[in-house]
Amino acid sequence: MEAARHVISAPVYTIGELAREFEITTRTIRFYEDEGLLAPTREGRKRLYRRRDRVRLKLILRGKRLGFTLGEIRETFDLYDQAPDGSRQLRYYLGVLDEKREQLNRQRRDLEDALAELEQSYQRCQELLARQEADKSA
Amino acid sequence: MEAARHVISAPVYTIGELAREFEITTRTIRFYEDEGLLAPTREGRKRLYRRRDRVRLKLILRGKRLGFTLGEIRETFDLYDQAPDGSRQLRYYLGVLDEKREQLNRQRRDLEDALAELEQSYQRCQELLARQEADKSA
DNA sequence: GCTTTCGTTTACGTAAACGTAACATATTCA
DNA sequence: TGAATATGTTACGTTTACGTAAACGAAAGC
Repeated sequence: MEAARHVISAPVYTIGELAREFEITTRTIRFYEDEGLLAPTREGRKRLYRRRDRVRLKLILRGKRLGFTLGEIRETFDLYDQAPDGSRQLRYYLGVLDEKREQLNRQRRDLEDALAELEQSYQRCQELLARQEADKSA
Repeated sequence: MEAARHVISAPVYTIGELAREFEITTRTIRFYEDEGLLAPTREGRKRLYRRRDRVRLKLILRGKRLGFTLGEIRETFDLYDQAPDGSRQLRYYLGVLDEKREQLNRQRRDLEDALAELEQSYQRCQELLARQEADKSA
């Protein structure tokens, strides 16, 4: 019973299903496999993707939206896959996470600055428009 | 007097100064010019960069950190440079800004998700380390 | 006067992230 | 059963964002 929970990794996807769901090409998915980002099982020659693979694909795409390269994304995967054991490893791991957090925080600051500036020009734009409408009706 | 304010665009930078300040190569700066992202004035053959150019360079680098391509960055510059006049233009402009905001907001969500997950594994990691230290002293 | 230093142009090279083409199986639906 | 559809492999092409090298001019320090 205990074991069965892990054995049942029920939902399985074909490459085409994933491609449609995430609106990417099958070529792209295979490319990610070549790059070591995905490792689907095989049934004969066909690739079978399970929950874990789907999650990974999601993470890849999110990472890309955030501007990370596939190499950087793979590094984080490798990190997660290692499951560090020694306390030396753990400390190293914590350091890497710190750096990653720094990077993400900086990106957040950049993002908020950009959003603030966008709001400003949005407002200016609206005011201009309002003035034009007023002129028109006058 | 009024006019003088605009004439005085005092601080002027050489390409090397900007390169050092932003920790990029002069090659990169010239490349941005080729791509139509910068337009420094010339003194003979030498490029002279002023405040406006410096601001632009800053925006380029921020855009890159956020994962935008140079093409996307140029588009926003072009948008800002146009200074829309007709109300038709203004409406279009507002639409573009809306899309941009949507994109940035989505990116912010992605970013916050990533940060939250990072915090989680950071904590798990710390707990593991604490346990190891406890074992060691036992 | 000579050599760094900074700048210029032109040209070719490269890594990343796929797109596209070509061709071979395999299944499925009418 | 024939055509359409999905999948596979291999290979070459393309765009982006620069790096690198060659070859030169002008100014600055010794």
